Amino acid sequence: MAMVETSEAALATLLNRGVVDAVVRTDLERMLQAGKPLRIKFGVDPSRPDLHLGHAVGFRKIRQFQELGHHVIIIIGDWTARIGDPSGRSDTRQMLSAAEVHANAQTYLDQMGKIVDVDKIEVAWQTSWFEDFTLEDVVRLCAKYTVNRMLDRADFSTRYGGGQAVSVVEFLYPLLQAYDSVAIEADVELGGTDQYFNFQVARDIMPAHGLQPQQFLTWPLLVGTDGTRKMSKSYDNYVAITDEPNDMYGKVMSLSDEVMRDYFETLTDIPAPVLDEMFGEMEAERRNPRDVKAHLAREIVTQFHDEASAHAAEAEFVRMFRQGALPSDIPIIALDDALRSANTIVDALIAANLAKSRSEARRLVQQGGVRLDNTRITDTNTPYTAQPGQIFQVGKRRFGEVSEGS
RNA sequence: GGGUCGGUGGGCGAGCGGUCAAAACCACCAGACUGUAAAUCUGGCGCCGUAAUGGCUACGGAGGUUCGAAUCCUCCCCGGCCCA
Repeated sequence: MAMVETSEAALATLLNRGVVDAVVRTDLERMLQAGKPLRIKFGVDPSRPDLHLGHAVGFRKIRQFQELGHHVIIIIGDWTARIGDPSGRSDTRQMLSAAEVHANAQTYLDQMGKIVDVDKIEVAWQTSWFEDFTLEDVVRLCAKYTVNRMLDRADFSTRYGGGQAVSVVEFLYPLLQAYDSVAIEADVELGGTDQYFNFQVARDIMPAHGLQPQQFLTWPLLVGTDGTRKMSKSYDNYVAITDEPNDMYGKVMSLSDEVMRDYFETLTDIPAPVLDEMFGEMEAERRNPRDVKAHLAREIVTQFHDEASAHAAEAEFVRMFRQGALPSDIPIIALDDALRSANTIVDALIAANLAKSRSEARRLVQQGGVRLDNTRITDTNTPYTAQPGQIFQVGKRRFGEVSEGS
């Protein structure tokens, strides 16, 4: 049996840093101190495999459990993914084919592998216990829970009270998810704070199956780069786990200052006292917030890539945005027939794919956003002759160098 | 099945016969500034095009009324709510 770490310091970090709730805290503590590997459950939704830093917050917590020697079991929600979204959004989900779910799950694990040791993880497919579920099983499961309890969930009660539809299926979802805990005999479940209710349902149901109720731990939902809404692909305020170093660095730099601290706490291992000092200096205006953010950006890029890439990304960022210099790596614009036949700057922007329509190209030029060989062009009728080596700049971030190559 | 309210630009949502390519807000793009791709400020944000108060296509779909429709009428499709 593997060794399990039980030191006070390690447990304190585990239970406090980047944690919203630990339920039931004292029980969980006792179990962690007992020195036996616990069965840690983490459910994965395989319908959306595009992961961002918000997910990474959870992965880091999962890794902490791994490092202490606990056994992590990932449940691929391949079955519940099909019965619809529980959170009341009306758009019904598309049914995914088994192959799609499989592919998504693999992508998910690959990305997760940047943080968690996936080799040590047990992967459990929900279908393996739900495919043989009978109507009788479903009814029995439902019998263990009450509508009253379901309505405890804020989302349900507000909608119900406000005369809005609450589908019966939505009641089923937490029950099925709770049953997962029964199926794998979870000791502890981990997830975002939005999962609180579902985890609680599992606690309620487990004793009826002869199990101890699971404990659980929730982490905060990371705020996105806009500084207000939670990080999500649909708000386009996310930093993807798979983003390239330069992109990742830049996106972190575009964070609102107010959320920096949250990022440090949930996405880095920098000890709290060090953070306190850093932010103290910043508030006393002895330290530039920009540099604090740069530190954060370096930390994050290092985690998902490596230290060298982080430094390179930083150097690049300084060049481009602080010094206004050209990037070191400029995309190539093919010197093709379309570009050759361009007679004005507007034609050229279209041919070079730097503008979607002539109207847009015009706008960019008129607003002073276009430079050719570092000379600003403001007249839309400026004649243009294609030549290799020309450098286009559109806005602050889009560049292109004309080249004979394919 | 009956009733009722609605379907408008990337989002939300105003407009309810001409002055509407369509308010406001958000998102997005550009410029200025800066401590950064932050904040703030300015401009832009259907397409084609200009010296332009120019042209074209658009307000769920198809027809119609009108000199003129996102706005009125008919039918159809889709959604919310209420009653059965």
